[in-house]
Amino acid sequence: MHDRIEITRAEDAGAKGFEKVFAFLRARLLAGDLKPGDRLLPERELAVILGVSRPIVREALRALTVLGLVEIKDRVGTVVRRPDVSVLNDFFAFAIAQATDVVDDVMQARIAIECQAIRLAAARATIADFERLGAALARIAPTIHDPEAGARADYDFHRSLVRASGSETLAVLYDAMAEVLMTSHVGRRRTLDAFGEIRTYLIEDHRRLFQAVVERDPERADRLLREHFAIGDEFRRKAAIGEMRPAASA
Amino acid sequence: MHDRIEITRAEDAGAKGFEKVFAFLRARLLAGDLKPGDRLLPERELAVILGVSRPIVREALRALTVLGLVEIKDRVGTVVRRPDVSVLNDFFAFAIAQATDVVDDVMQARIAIECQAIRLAAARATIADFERLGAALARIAPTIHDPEAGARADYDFHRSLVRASGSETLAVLYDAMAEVLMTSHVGRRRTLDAFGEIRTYLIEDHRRLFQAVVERDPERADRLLREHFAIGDEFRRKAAIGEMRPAASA
DNA sequence: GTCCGACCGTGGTCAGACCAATAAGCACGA
DNA sequence: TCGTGCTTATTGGTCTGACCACGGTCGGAC
Repeated sequence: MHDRIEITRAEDAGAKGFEKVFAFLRARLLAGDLKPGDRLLPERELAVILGVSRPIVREALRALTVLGLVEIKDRVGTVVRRPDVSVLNDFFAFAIAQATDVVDDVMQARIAIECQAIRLAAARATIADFERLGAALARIAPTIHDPEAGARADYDFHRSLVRASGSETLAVLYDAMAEVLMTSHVGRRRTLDAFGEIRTYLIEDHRRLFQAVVERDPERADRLLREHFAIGDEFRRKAAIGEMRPAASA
Repeated sequence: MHDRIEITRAEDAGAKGFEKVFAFLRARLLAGDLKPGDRLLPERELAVILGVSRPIVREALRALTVLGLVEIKDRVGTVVRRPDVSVLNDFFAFAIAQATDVVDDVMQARIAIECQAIRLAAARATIADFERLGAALARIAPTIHDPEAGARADYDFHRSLVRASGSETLAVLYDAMAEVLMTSHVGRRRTLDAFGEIRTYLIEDHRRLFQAVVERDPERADRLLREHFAIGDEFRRKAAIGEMRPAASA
């Protein structure tokens, strides 16, 4: 059952056309009195009320749609939704398409977020968080020779850390980079699988991180995580310059 | 003089209407062969080529516009632009409009980003960075009784830290929260101005941070910055529960 | 009371028209 | 030949009106 939201007065912002409609709807959404699930007036009504043609209303609604703020349902109407983090995924995808050598830089953001998250997790994690982390940890060893599944397992472990932080903002930012991070995880797992020396690193390091969180030691957790990243970087460096020997056949 | 980009073949994605056009343009942008400044074909041509009506093309272009990916110039055409970080500001503004008590959580992201940034700054800052930081530092004392200007000065100092990190990604994320952070800075400066005990904190703490960066000590810089945030939180807590005395009249 | 058909409402899209404004091209005059 | 003025073409901005698809609701008939 939808609540129909009465939009009764056009705001006079000196704008007209698309800008007027977009600003009007944006203001309503920002005012916070439209809640997810609320349905806006039909396009034809909005057009009359705002004194514009229907295609202009549609342009504005489309714009809000790609921002993840509303959803246009065919033959139903336009429904307010929670801000959709996948918008940010697109943003980063586009930014990266236009840049060079950004992946390493995104790693800085990853480090920033995860190190803060693990501090918070050590302070705030719930039993459910520990269970999630434990389950993710258990998936690391069996996937040691499968870069795709292994990347998934790695990502899940780290994402569980962020979740255990209890910080929605950190989670949003982390999820915004999900695709980039997954690509990075796959690449790293491929590199590590090609060289056999580092299985203990992967399994033991993740276990140590888990332990630090469980033992509620934010400083140690942060430090171990930074070391975890630094060791990963070192392996990558060695692989790049040929200091590592390929694994004997598995 | 614009480069006209020939879009010669519609991708068959099984979609139609808006989705078809949006996906097509999105793919072209993601392919990375459209550069900022490039001009897309006129709307009428795109409509013919893609076999849709012009309002549908417009909807798709509008969508790309609000994502900051292109700019529709009246009577000129649609021009590719660099991804615009202000999109993210809107995202956070909307997210906050729909949530309660998010500002404190955004602070976690701020801490994450700045602490990583100051580590990188201590390692990477250039002379120009030091000059920017120094100039921002010099603006803190004279604005001590002016919450608006003071907030600006505070923000500038911290933004300079992020810039000195040399990490574009950290800068993007930080700028995404610029409006939220400015609001937070204003509020903090107002609170601190109402209570006079903390002028030394503001001026001296920022100076210490600057010093740690100049002396290229990432660990100390990180620690001092965390303490800086913790002290700010403590002042806020005391103000909230009435433990601080209002300042004698200035 | 149940089922079926018709109608209404809503978004999705199309076609065609008009407007505004700038830039480019052409013609004419000095 | 060059400069100026006028006209035309181009492009986005918007409007109007029409049609389509389809789901939901209501009313009527059995």
